[in-house]
Amino acid sequence: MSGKRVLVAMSGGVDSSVAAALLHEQGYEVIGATMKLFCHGEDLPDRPCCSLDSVNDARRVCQQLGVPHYVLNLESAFGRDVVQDFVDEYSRGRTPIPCVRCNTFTKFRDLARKAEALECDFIATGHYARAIDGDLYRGLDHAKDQTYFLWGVAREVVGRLLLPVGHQTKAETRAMAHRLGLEVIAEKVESQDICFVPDGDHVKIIRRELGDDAPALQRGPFVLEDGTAVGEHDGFARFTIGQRKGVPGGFSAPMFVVAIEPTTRAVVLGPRTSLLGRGLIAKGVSWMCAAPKQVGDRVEVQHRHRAAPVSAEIVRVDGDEIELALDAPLSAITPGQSMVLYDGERVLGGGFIESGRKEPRQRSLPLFTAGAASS
RNA sequence: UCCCCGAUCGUCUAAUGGCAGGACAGCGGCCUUUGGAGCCGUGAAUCGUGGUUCGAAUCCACGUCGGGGAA
Repeated sequence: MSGKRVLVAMSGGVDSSVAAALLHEQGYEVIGATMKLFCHGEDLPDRPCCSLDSVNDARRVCQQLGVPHYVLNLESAFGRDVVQDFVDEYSRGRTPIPCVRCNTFTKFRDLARKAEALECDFIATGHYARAIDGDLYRGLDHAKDQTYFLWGVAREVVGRLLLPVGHQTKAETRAMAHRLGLEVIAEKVESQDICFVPDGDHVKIIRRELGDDAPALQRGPFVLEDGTAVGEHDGFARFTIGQRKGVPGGFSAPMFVVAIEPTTRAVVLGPRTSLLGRGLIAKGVSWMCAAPKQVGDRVEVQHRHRAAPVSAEIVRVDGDEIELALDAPLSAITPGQSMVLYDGERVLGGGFIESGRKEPRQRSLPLFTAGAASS
């Protein structure tokens, strides 16, 4: 019996419910908290409002465990930190990653403050990741690993983080839900899509926030890399780098979005090979490891969810901006998305991709080059 | 007004008298706590009307539409 108090973020889903139940079973003093982050209002006539179902599911689990349950209203902060950024990024021709901002700001900053107010020793969630001795590691079940979305969590918070389900597989979590008597939520479907976009139509949110006449939603040209116009699109906010869906047909090979130019509203198309890059520049870099990495250090970088990491060398660090030279080319290095740095299983840190480069920049100019000597 | 060239899935195209095929887009599924990608599956066309022929996208006539040319 540890007697330590822990605030568990409970979404009403399987993972966080099992996390709460496990901690309760292990003797922690569990307090459940469900965050109210947004309100769909009349957008979702078939549901009450504001994911009440989730709140009720979480409350039911807490009742079953015999622990207190709070509902925290974080709508305004979430709207500012996540939703507003989401539409701003799209309007700049970039592709936002709201789940990272939600974790960084809402779940592990705002919620962490609530935990302090409630005099909790720990904060817990149902993420598939492992917090060990102040460092964050990939979830044991690599297929469900969620560290890609967690790089922005402050190291100070990682130190008092409990992630019970990160040490097991999803199948084990479901089995455990049954064993713990959480039948209601044991077989709930996986959450997917952006939580605050009800029907997967993110354009609807942009329209609601920016209006119908937002440039990102206006018609614009599809152009090839040489500038040839090949059609029109209904708004560059509908596209992201590497996207194939929605680009015009009629080419001998699949064509992908290789660039978005907000000033001309052009969506640039090119073949698969045009997506490859050997350099990556990121901003807003945050280090999770004890000692930030330096120029010349080697890391592994993951540039999108479920992509295999590639090894790279840090070639430049300017404040919170970093540049990497990649050992192997990455496809579709997309401004706005996350790049996460790893040392094997351990998360070193991450940042928001600013741009990619075709060729890597060298750390320093070599004193002699073979090319100069031979010509 | 005349002459020439052309017209095939949504798009680009293949089949020159013998089962209209492919690519891309679309749609469905799998995958996925962002957006995408990927994988599997699937619907979709011979400009019209006649004629020749055992058989027409293909040859012929007329028409329609598009491009070019002509006092």
